[in-house]
Amino acid sequence: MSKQKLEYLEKKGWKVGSTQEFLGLSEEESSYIELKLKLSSNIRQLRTQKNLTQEQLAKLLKSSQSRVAKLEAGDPSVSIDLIIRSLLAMGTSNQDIARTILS
Amino acid sequence: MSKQKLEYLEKKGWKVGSTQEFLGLSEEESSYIELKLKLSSNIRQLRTQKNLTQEQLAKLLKSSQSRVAKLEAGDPSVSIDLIIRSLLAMGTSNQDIARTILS
DNA sequence: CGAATATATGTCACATTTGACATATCGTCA
DNA sequence: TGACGATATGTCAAATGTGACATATATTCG
Repeated sequence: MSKQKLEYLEKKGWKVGSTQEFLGLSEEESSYIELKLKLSSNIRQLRTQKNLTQEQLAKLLKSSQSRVAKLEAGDPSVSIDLIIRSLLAMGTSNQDIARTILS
Repeated sequence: MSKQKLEYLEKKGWKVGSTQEFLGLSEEESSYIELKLKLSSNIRQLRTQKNLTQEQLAKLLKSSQSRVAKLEAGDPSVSIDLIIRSLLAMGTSNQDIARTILS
């Protein structure tokens, strides 16, 4: 089972806890994915709250609509770095980020 | 003033608050650097707590001593991704990571 | 002091991430 | 239904991150 496949499954709503053993994920890997998904879904939440389209947000981030879509999906091709930079660009504080991770 | 220079200064103990205006940092940039430095110094803290050398930690992370040194220094060439993966590999939980960000 | 061990710094080939583009799919409204 | 705006997916060249190595500098201890 590839990492991409597994991140795909996660994205589709599988609970980490329930798939972890099945997929043979290490504690470390599942924590990493969990973190990424929490942060990326926070991006979508903020964007919709602000009534922005992905296109508009992309402009703000000096990126592209397609990358924003991947950002929000927690796509394997996006780094936590980019997710965090994007959150900060949207006015999120470090405290807010910590809260998201705790959520 | 380059980003590298500024991250260098930060590392050497400059307070973000005091240099921000001087260096012309945006809120976003300084938050990002602050986050990175908090997390990376946490790596050193954990490593020394466990009485590991950088060499030993490098082996655990399947990396090299020099990269561990850069990790701990918050070097501009290391990503938050790598820092977080390293923390997780050392047994840190997402909760612990959130706490570090809040600290 | 000098040897040994640990950490820092510089460099580079290779790997991964990125913005951009094309195109497909979805959702809504007439 | 079909047209339109929004979002998703696939691809790729360029940008950035990575492990590894060499080597410099600290630190510890006799």
